[in-house]
Amino acid sequence: MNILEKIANELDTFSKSERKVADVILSSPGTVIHASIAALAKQANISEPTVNRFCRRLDTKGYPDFKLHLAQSLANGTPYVNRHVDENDSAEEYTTKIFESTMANLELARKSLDTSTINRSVDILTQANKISFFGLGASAVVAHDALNKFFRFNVPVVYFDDILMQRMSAINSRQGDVVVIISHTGRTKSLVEVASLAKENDATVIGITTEGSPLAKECNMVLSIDVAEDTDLYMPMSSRIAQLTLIDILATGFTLRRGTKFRDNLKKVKDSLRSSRFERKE
Amino acid sequence: MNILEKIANELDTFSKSERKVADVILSSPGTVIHASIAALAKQANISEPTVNRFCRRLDTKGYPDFKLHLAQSLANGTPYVNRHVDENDSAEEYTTKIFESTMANLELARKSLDTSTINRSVDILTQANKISFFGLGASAVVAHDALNKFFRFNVPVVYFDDILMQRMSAINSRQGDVVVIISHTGRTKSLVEVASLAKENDATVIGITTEGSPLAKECNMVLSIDVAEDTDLYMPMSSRIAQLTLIDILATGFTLRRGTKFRDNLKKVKDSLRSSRFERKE
DNA sequence: GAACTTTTTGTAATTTTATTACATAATACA
DNA sequence: TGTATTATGTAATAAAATTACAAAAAGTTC
Repeated sequence: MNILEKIANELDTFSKSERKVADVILSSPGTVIHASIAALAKQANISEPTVNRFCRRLDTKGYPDFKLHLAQSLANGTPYVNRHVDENDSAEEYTTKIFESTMANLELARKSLDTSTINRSVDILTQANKISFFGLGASAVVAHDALNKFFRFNVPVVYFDDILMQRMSAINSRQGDVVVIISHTGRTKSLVEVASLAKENDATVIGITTEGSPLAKECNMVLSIDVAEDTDLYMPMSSRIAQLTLIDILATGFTLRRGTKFRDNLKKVKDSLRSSRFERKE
Repeated sequence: MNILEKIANELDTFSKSERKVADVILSSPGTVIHASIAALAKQANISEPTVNRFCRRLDTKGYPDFKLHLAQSLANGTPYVNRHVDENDSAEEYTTKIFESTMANLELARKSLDTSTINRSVDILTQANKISFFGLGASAVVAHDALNKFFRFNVPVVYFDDILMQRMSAINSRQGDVVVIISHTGRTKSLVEVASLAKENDATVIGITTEGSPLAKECNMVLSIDVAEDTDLYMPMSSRIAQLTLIDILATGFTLRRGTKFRDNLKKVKDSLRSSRFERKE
């Protein structure tokens, strides 16, 4: 992967002249990235085409491409990876690990999301007479957040994290209503039932859940997020962050779809909160 | 430092044509590092010298040097840049932008968090007789999430998103109780009052808020998160994700501090949920 | 709103840089 | 030692980037 390591590894497979180039590069890679092929050739006391051939041997397209790889190696990139928190981690260590895992999972979630489904979901939401967000446990938090976001849009919106209320609400739904059900696993019985009830009563059911799950089967539309759930501590962490980001996306799509005039309304909502706050002095 | 961030920051200082180049680069930096100046110019619909001038404006020696910087930025772990959603963005575009902004802000949040304060907060939480989480609006979601997490620890924990309940709870607090108040701005009057009340009644008050805010001044300990809040749509998005990640961190720190035996308890809680779910067939 | 200045942008020429094609040298092997 | 193979360099060519200059656009001033 890292081209500097690669050079070091393959040092003995190089020819005499290639070896000279390798030595120069390894001894001061920082200089090389700013040098032209001529300069490097001169420093290694070999010809320019030899440098070029050296680059190709390392699976790069040529000298400029090689420099690019070198620059990346030098940047000592530590990409975000899902690292599990360890028993003996210090506060600094687990903080870093959790942040990095969260970011790695967001990256995964982004890749797994289908934008055309998002687009259609936004379509449906903008045309809804009433929007309901249901979730339980950790997913209740996501539903709660969705309420906060959509509430500002001046659209009839409700949120329930109580099984009975969810059921009653689902039974009372009608054509034109949209029910968004959030469940990471998609295997929570009561939520699957709620989805089924809502559908029977002609509501459009959007599931934020895992593809192919029992819940997904009951939904008209499924927004599936694949994340490697960190089950170490028996708490769903990353899936919830990804779901919240998805809510942001849906809310954003909603406002964009509703156009400029609509966004003035958001400003009004925001302004109305002003009196409850201490003024910022600046 | 990071040239991608630099471009994103200086976006409004660019001229019309330079802006075009910037947009192309930001939308697919990975492609640009393999493109010639001619290819990039063509893609941005501007002339080659304009690209060159653009590179120089960013304090690079020219286009190849710019590509080097870009390559390093990309390798540096964070290709994520805070980009604002635009009026005419497609679903794909705003999805990408929101994910990337979220990730960029998590990165920022991580840098701004002080691990020694986290460590002390975990100390305080593990020793608490009772933990209360208070928030309003978007921050209520975070408090709600905190409840979900800490509830599993078999510790007396409450959460209120209602001003009156928060006040009453604060007044009834006593030595050994910990009150965690969440507010991005730290300028919500009622929450500042609640903090003050809790402190008067000998509770330890931890604020998840902005440093130096009115709320921060009332707290015994402040966990401050600096994020560039995306106020485009008048909804706090990134701060909330960062706060939730902080809750994850506190909860993780909590379990680690409590030791192995304690974690068995978490498993019990998890197992107790099993009967409410459809079994996974695999 | 016309005349001027400043800034921005593009065209074409030039220079720099990298690559190719070919020739020569070195090495390996029978 | 002669031949095949590989390695390397020279010179030509191609590609890429930069410069110099001119035209266009945007601001300013009266």
